[in-house]
Amino acid sequence: MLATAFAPDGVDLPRPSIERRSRAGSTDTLADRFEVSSLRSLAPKEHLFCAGDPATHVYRVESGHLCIYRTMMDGRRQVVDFAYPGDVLGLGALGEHGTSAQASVRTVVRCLAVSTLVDSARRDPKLGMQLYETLSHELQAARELLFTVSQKTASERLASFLLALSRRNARRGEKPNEIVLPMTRSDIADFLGLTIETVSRTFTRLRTEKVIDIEQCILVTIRDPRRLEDIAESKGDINV
Amino acid sequence: MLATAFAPDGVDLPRPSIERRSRAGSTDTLADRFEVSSLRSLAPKEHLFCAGDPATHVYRVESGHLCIYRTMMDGRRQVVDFAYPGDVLGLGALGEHGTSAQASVRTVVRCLAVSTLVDSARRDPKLGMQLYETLSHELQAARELLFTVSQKTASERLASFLLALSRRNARRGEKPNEIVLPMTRSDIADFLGLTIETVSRTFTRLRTEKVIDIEQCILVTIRDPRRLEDIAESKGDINV
DNA sequence: CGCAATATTGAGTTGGTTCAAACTACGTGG
DNA sequence: CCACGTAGTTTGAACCAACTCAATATTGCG
Repeated sequence: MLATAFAPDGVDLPRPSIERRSRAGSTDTLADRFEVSSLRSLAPKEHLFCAGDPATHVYRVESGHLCIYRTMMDGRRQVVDFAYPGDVLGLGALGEHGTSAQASVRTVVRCLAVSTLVDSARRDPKLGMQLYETLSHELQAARELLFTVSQKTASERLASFLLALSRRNARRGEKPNEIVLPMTRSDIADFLGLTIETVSRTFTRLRTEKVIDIEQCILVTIRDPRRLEDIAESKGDINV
Repeated sequence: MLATAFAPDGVDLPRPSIERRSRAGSTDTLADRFEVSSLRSLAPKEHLFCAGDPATHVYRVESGHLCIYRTMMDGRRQVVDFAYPGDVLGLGALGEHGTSAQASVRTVVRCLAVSTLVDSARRDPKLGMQLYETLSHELQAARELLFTVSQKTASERLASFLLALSRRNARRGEKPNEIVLPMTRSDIADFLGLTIETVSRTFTRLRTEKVIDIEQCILVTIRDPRRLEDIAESKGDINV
C-alpha cells in the first residue's frame, strides 16, 4: 500500500509485493496461497468491499488501483490507504471490514478465502508470522499517516505524499520523478485531511515555485526533488 | 491500549487483557509466555524504550501507565497510544522501535524477549494468530485515531477521547463516569493533534455546559453521558 | 512555606475552510 | 471529427476554528 511508503526508509523490510516475492523464493507461503486463488475484475468506482461487510476474503491487487477509506454519517471521509499492484488488502479485519475499498480505475484482484487462510496458518507457523509482518507494516504506515495528517502543514503533507509515491516508483524500478496519480483530488484531500481546494492550491504553489510540473492533472513531474524534501521536512525521523 | 477503545463497539472482540485472559482459559498462549517473564519497574518520566532502539523485547503493563509517541526534529510530537495495565507494548516493531514509550507515573511491566517469542511462534501456530489479532486491534485503533484527528473538531476529539476512556473503565468493571487522567494536558494535546491551550479551553467549555466536572485537573466526572456522545458524533459508524 | 511545573484564561493572528464562480479534460453521440 | 455535456479541477474572496504569544492561576513537592 502507499501509506507504507510513508514509513522511514530504514524500516523498509521485505513485503509481499509481486517483485519481492519472485526474489524471496520458497519462503513466501502467502504468495503460494494466492497463486491458486480466483480472479476478480472491478470497473472504475466499483467497490471490492464495504465497511460492515463480513470479511470473507483477503485480496491481492494484480493490476489497477484502489482507495481504502472510512466515512461518517455526515459525509466526512478518511482515506486510510491506497492499494497498488502487489499490495494485500483486507487483513486485520476481524469478522467484518472496518473500511471500504473502491477501485479508482479498472482493477483486477486475486481473492483468497479467509477460512482457507486461517486453516493454512494453523498448519504453517511461517504463514502466521508473515501475516503478522504484513500487518506490522500496515500499522507503521497508519501511524506515519497519523503523524503527517496531525502535525504537518498543507505543503508538508502534499510534499510528503509526492515523495512517498516517488519512493514507491523507485522501489518498483519506475521513474522516481514521474508520478501518475490514479486517484482524484478528492481522494488525495481525504487522505491528507485537507479540502480539494487546498490540495489544488498547494499543487499550484509547488508548480509556480518550479518544484513540480503537472500535466492533465494526473501526471506530476518532480523538477526539484531536493527542495521537495526540504518542504516535506520530517524525513520520518527517529528521536526520543 | 487506549486507542483501541476508539474502535467501534461492534468489533470489540476479545483481547489479551488481564481480565479476559483469566476467563479465556488455556487457549491464551501469549499470556503463558508472560507468566515466566521478568519484571521491570519504571519511575515517572522514565522511558521503557525509545524510537530507534533495537526491539529486543515485548512488554505487558502490570501497573501504571505509559505514553507511546513519535517526534520530529523540530519538536512536533504525535502520541499514538496510551498503555494501561494488561496492554501489550512493542509488537509490530520490525527490528527497531518506531515509537518511544514513556511512563506517566510509577509503572511496572513484564518483559519478554522477542527471540523467545519468535521461537515459540514457530512451534505454536496459535501464538502467531494471537499476535496477528493483537496487531489487528492496534491497526484498527490507529485508523480510528487517524479519523478522529483528521476529521473531527476540537470538541468532538475531546468528547471521543473521554468516551473512549469511559468505555475502557466500563470494560474493566470500573465506574464509567469517573475518569482518572494519568497523562498531562500536553500528552492529550499531542494525542488529539491540538495544543494544550485548546485542550484546556475545551475542557472548560464542557465543564461550563455541565457535561463534565473536573477536580484537581486529573479526575473527570461525566455528568451528562448522552450529551457527550452527541458531541463526539461519529459513533464509529459504518457506511459506504 | 515557597518554588517549579503544569494548567487556565485572554487577546490577537492565521492557515485552511467555505462558498461561489470559471475553467479543463474527456467521453458521447451526431 | 467536432460539438456538447458532465465530472473534476482551479481560482478568488470572505470567514472562522484553532494557534500563538502572554499573563495569571493552580498543584504538589522539597
